[in-house]
Amino acid sequence: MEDRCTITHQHPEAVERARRSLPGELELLELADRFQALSDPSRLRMLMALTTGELCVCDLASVAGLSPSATSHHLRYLRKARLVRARRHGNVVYYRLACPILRGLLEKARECAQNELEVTRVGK
Amino acid sequence: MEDRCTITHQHPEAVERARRSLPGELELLELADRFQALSDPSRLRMLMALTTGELCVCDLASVAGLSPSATSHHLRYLRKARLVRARRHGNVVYYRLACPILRGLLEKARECAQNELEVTRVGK
DNA sequence: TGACTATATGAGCAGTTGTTCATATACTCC
DNA sequence: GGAGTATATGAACAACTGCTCATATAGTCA
Repeated sequence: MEDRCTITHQHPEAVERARRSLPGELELLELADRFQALSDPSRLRMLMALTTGELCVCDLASVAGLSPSATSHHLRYLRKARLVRARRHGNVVYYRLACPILRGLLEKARECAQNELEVTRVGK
Repeated sequence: MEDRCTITHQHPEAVERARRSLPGELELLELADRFQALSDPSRLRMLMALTTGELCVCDLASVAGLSPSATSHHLRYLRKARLVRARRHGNVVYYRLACPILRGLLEKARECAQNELEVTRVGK
């Protein structure tokens, strides 16, 4: 049994249109990385907490319900994905969202999810 | 060495404010699931392709550069995350975005990523 | 019906993720 | 300097991801 479509392009013009709409490889990987950073409940909690303003690692650990170590690992992840920035003040490191658009993005995602949750509650 | 902040609340009022801003557990998990679905380059390609309109599995496989089997697995994933819906017409199954807000979300994410890519390119 | 096509699904496997524990670093205060 | 605190990092491990291969399902057409 051939595991390949015999007709590679079922709808060639639609495929071509779709292909043109895709971003470049670099932007795509950047996007996937960012979404991956957003895909863990603990990291999501931390980011949403940061939409209310700057917080130190200790605060974030408390909000997310994690150990300082786990929190720090997550923060490194978020730093690498360039979603947060750090600022050291003496002993304490404060984190903030790297980009103001992020707040809007999270807001939009919540809107979308709430919408979907409601639709399924009503019954498709 | 204690792996716990001795002062659990470095900034109690900020922690309290942050905590109040968090969504409920259910919404949070729904959000994380959705972001996870968006966190794979292949799935991202598929979803962005779908912003241009309905496509069948064959088309999506072609756009994403995947085997039909892998494509189908990804689509199941996306269906479970309620990001796409399917419609069968004869032998062929057509997929579309489940929610129009999704298109805006993807647009916003691209905007955010492009912005960041540019900032880092300029230097800062 | 039977041959064929498009799609879906389960098992299995290599690679990745999120956590904990132990330890390192950076800073403050004495 | 040395003790103490906040944060960071590396190793290790169980759980999960995304792929392929084999097979199942659902439809078409003769």
